[in-house]
Amino acid sequence: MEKYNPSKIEKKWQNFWLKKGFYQAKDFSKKPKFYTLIEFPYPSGDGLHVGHARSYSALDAVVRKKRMQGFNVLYPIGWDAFGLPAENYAIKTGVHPSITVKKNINNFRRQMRSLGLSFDWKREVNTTDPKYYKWTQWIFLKLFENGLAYKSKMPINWCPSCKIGLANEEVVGGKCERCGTVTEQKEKEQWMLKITKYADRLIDDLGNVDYLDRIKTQQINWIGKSFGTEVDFKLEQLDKKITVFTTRIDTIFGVTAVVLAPEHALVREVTTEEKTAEVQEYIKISKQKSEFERTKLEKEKTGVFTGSYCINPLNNERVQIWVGDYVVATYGGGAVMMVPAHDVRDYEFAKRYNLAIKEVVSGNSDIGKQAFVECGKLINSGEFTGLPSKEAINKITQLLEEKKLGKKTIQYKLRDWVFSRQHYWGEPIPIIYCSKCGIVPVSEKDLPVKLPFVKKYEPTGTGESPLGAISKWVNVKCPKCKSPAKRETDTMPNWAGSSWYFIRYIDPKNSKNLADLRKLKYWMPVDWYNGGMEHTTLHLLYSRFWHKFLYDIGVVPQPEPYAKRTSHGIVLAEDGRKMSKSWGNVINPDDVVREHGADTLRVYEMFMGPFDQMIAWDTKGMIGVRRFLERMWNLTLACVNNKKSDKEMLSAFNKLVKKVSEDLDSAKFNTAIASFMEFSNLMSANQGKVGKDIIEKLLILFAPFAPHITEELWRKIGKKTSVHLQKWVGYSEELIQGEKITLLVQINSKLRDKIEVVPGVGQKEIEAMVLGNGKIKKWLEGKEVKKIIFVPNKLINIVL
RNA sequence: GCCGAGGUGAUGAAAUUGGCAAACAUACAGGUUUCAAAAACCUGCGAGCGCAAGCUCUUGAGGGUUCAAGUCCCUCCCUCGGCACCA
Repeated sequence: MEKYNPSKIEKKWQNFWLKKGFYQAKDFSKKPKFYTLIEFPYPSGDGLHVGHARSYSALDAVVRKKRMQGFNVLYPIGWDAFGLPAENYAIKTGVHPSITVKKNINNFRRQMRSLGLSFDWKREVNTTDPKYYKWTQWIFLKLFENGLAYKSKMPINWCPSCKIGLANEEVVGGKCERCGTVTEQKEKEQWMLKITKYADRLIDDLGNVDYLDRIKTQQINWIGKSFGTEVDFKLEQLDKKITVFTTRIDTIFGVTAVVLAPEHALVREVTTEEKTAEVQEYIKISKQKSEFERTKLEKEKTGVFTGSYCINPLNNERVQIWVGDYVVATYGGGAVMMVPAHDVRDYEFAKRYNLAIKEVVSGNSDIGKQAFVECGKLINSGEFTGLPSKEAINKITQLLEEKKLGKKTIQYKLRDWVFSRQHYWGEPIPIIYCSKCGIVPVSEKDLPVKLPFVKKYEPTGTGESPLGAISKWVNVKCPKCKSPAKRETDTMPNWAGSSWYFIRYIDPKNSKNLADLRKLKYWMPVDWYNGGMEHTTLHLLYSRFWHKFLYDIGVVPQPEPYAKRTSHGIVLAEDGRKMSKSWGNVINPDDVVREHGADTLRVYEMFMGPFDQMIAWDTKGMIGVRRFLERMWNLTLACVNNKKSDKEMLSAFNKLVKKVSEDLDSAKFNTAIASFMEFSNLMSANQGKVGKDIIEKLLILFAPFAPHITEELWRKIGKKTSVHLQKWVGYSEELIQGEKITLLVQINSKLRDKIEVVPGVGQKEIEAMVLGNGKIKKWLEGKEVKKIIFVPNKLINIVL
């Protein structure tokens, strides 16, 4: 008998499938559509990671089954190819990023094909292709047109030694990733996108999609919506006020100070003359602290008294005004009312500076020792004394609103999206600065604004993007008045191209639109999107935001892009660490394919553990899968000449069909594979009892997981058309049940015996069988039967 | 600190959602085959007692609900992921 030899068969079938175009999705097909999306990779020089292979093959199994079930499947692939590694490589070697990227893409494509992934290669997209990023820029213009893109001074991470702005990912532990210098914050005018305008809808619409719960909660926490009250504290000396935000207005009688962030606009004005030097020194020091230090020093709350006072609007007490850098400048107006008795941070601050601690909510803790932060009954609170916190919050807010001293309000942790990067290898932001007309958008007909090809990619040293040095490209005429003007030299962040790529797959060649609306109506939304947990709060949120915006301007037909989102766990190296070249522990899928074949790699990656769980590679475990495939090969060829399968095997097989079908739909790939193994063990013990009927169906059932070996065997048993074009296998509940079931017999909930019965027997009959049974009798002797629990077709429990 | 996910054999893990704990796989041990090795195949494999039939114990710790708990409830410990002075 011929032996299983993956290297001999895999390439052959891959070429065959590609040539026949088996996996191309058809627009407007009458079949129901099923759009499955995996996160398109950044084509790094390291090639495909086994982690990519894991999620791609698992979803590949899902879509292969869907096709067999009669769905018109779209399973596309593309390249998220803008990014720093290519730019850094270009700085080092002078090789243009587009050349590096092209080379890497070719390698990725070869690797993916060698795994037999059933992507629709006709729909490939590449974010660095001007025909693609033309539309990324177009979306930016629309955002600008609709007031959702604006310029603002924002700090960037600055390496004083490299003289370059750094992305957050390039700052490791407060230091520049390349040279180790401590980074600084530098203010720079940057483009911002108003994602905060969509905060509510981004939360609310989570109710209409099927995402894993932890993905939903992570997004909700990230957006961080909280309900509270804004209160005005009038200044004692000036005719101005400080507005603070609080979620606990019920504690306002306990205010002993108001604390401003160092960046707060009123700091200068409220500082008295004799305090000016001290306050300015404090602000200077806190500015010098990098973001990193600020969070490291979390526990140390410092501040300085400004010398002036404001008035508590409820009890007209004089309240000291302080400056403290524990107050977040960008949240709630950058000012807080300090209630030491009922806030942990304020408590610490008050202790440090000997400020009064006034208890206004009674609770079970000792205010002398720590703050009481829960709700309770109000005390020492004038007319509100005695009210429970919740009620007091409403009443006090109402009063403030009547007196026009405050109002109910909502705050979010979510900030607007900093959209500028000072790098070369990204989409140019399509904006022109004219000294007369100001900010002028590039007109749509002039898109794309192409990246200029240059010889040098070094940063300019001024904090501007390398594009700033290319005067030929920078200097243009104003589209409005034709006078000399300059291009925006910042580029877009990596997240731009990936925020809408799933739309482009639907109509990748369209030169008039992002995508044709009719096609979008057919294909959207994505039915199943799988990706990494690390993208939950950035990519996933950004792309939902863009999609909602595109929906609002009528470009896409639905408000939510993804109907379902799951996530896969990272694949670690055998030593339990992350795979990394420097550790020397990287598993290269090419090596695995060469040695054991793509099917072994695919099946092993599905079998290794629960799909959503982080898991370490185990070469030994993979060899077990190789052995299993060989067993399947041998058993198929051994059994196919048997005429008929026996009933017991048919029942087991029907069970398998049910299990595999359900597990695929719920991403339980590991148990699906385990069931195949179990069945193969059963087959091997009952070789004479498995016939051609089962073998044929088994190959179809297994085809989504191991497409090559099943295709080869399918032909070997004499079939003329591909196994992947067969109809999915159904199962019958009746056959599953079989003729006999095992019923458990328990005495006092302890298993004492098992009996074989026909399905559906009643309690009386079982009781008769059991109570007379010799095995059981000895347990009953001298005891009284108190109760009998009977679960049909499952167990009988006799309680003594 | 807060939010989320977990804690089951030597190891990766199963457990129809309250009904046989440890499926499947790896590792290990013994055997068949072989001049030998590898491969393949067979047997065993949570712990304890026992010649055996069998019995008892066992899912991070402790308590509870139930005829029945890995699964539900309470208290606590530990690991991982996210957020982190957001008032």
